[in-house]
Amino acid sequence: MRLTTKGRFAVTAMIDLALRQNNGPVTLAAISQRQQISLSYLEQLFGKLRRHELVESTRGPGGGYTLGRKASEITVADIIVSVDEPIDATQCGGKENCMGEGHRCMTHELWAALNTKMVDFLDSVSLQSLVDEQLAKGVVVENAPMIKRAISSAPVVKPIRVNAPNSVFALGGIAFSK
Amino acid sequence: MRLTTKGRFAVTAMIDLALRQNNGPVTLAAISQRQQISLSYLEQLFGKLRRHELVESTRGPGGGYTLGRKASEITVADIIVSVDEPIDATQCGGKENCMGEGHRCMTHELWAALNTKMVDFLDSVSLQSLVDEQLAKGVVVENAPMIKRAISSAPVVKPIRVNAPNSVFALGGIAFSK
DNA sequence: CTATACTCGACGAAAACAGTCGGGAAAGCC
DNA sequence: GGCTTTCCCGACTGTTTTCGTCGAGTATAG
Repeated sequence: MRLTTKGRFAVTAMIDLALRQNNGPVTLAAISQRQQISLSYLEQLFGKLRRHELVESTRGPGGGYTLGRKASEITVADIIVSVDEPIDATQCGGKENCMGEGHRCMTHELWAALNTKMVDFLDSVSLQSLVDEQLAKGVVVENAPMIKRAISSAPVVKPIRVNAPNSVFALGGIAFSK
Repeated sequence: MRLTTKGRFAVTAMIDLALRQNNGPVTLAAISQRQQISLSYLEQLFGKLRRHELVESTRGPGGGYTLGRKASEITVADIIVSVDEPIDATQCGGKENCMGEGHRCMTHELWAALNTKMVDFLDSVSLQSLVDEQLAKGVVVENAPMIKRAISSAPVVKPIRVNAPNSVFALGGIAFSK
């Protein structure tokens, strides 16, 4: 289990998707614009997510991606292992007795244990919980067709434009300073 | 917060150190042999750990490293951020309003939140707890008190081939099958 | 038929990672 | 003082990963 910006992108994109998929399939182009991730890179990531059945795709006009199962049944760990692939955490690569005498290296047991803890933790965080967190923070999803406004007594929706139509940022050229 | 083999090496080395430091300072050479991590690489890592005051160094014969504070007061997060350095997790690089309208990008808040969870978790795991775990698993710390030269009866020193051209798993280095 | 959107593979620059090397510098011991 | 041990540090190198581009292709709706 490795944790890099790659996994971050994937988690971010998945949240964006989860936030909006009840409007129907969400296109990568839309996610790309909202989250400032290059389209091609998203394609790579979603290819892996799809092969791990975390998302489903619909082709053609009006198509896009939807979650492969309920957001509450997708964990952060699912997403990260999908895009970061295999990773044999233990350095001795193979199995047992990586140091001569029948006792395997301490590192083996050790990192396996820590790794397990990490995975357990990330596995305890569901996509749904992250979505809820975002909603609680006031992120507004534009043009939700159905209800969702159960809490109309809540403070009036701040007109945050999540996606300014023709906003200024250059689409092609955005390179992150690192 | 990034999680790679680099951090793993650091954590592993710190546990080795914590396990044995009551015999006096522990040399990198010893850690290198026990944990199969290259000496030069350890030097790099411990340079960082020292600058973050997680360890203290003693030069000269009989010298080595000791913990900068009690193992129970060092967390895995401490170690990892020490060696993995800066990492601005948010892709917008700078501060606020990375998207025009005064509201910062969702990614910013989002990953910051997830990141916080991660750090909180890793911060809840103390070096001491990992040490205890190792001891509980029966890891034997050979008590070689002072004498260093007189260990002619010591287990055979394996000829570590740092650079084995053909082997899949180089011993001195770390080779991942991927 | 055409526009939309996913699918796939190859390619490539830049960074990070993993490790090496060689020269120093402090500290203890003879 | 000289010698050894050990940390200290910067520069260097090769591989992998990250991030992204490009182009061709397939399925689908209208």
